[in-house]
Amino acid sequence: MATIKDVAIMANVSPSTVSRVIKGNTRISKETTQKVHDCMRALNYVPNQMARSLVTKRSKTIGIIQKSGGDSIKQNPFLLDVLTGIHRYSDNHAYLTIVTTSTTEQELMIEVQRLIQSQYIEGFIILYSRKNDVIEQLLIDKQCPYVIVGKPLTSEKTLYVDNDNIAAAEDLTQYLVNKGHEKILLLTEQSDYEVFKDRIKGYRQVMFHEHLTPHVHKIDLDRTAIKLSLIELFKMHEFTAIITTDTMLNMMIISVLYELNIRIPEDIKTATFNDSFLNAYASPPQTAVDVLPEQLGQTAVRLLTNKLENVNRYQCQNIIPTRIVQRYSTN
DNA sequence: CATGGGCGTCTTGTTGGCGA
DNA sequence: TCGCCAACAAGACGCCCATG
Repeated sequence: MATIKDVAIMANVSPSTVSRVIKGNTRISKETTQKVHDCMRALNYVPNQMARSLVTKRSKTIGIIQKSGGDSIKQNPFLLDVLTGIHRYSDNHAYLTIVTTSTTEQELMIEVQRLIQSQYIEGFIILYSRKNDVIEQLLIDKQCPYVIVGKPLTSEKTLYVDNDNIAAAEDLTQYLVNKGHEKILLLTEQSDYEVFKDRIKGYRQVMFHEHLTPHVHKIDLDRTAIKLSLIELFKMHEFTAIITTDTMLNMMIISVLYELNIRIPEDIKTATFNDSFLNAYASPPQTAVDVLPEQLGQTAVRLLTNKLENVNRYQCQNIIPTRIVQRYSTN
């Protein structure tokens, strides 16, 4: 890897001159500036961020904390789309990102502690929200700047970006009710994340408002468990539609329904949240609520970098709109 | 001989001050 | 006006010397 010294030697100037050219200092002549730029290109020179941070006291590095868990969480397209938004904004503003990869809660805690101790991470983005989260408390205790992608719970000052998940769930439930469905089942995963609580709340509100009986069932992300649960649920009720609170769960549900010879949309309608390519290419294509994950990611970085740089460059919209993408599964 | 403390050097990039 | 020197940042590492 070429250093500023290598560029200086090649350009026949001192390292400080190269540094000033990089910083766009006007006191360097046009000829020298051009020469230095040519040499940087020829050597594929990229400034060493570690060395730069020694002087500037800034690493321009953001830590992304995702939920602990296995592949079904890490490979969730919603998460990948949020990360795409984060990386897109970070790249454009010369920020680097580090994403946690821990599988268990305990590992995640240790991983985040290490990131804080390294003193190299300027701020964090937490890609979930839930009550009494130890990771968020750790960031508060260590006075690390952070942004939540989800509902703020700890203080009014918490920086966050979120969808109105209650309203989104109301919209989706109402959409099915308007299509004549009265027996709608809501399936959600076993967890205490705020996003799912809000989606259940929105569903319940519409069901109560329409004088219909809500059916909320929490389910493990395990094929056998899902199959047994569905068999039991279908014995007791004749559901005509199922809403799932996340696409990954929905994928498992439609696969199990296929195995049980229950046809979509002929026998039952299905709809879910967090639209992605998976819903478009599912068999049959799934109706889903698009929560604009890339916009969530971009806004999260924007909020964080604005805080880190003590600027109020842009007016940030904290609530990202949602829309229902209608597909064959609810025809 | 093993251990530990203290000091110097090195890493890379930035910047104030100064000479040409 | 231009470009260089030297100091500086935080931490790793090596070397030397004193102590037990």
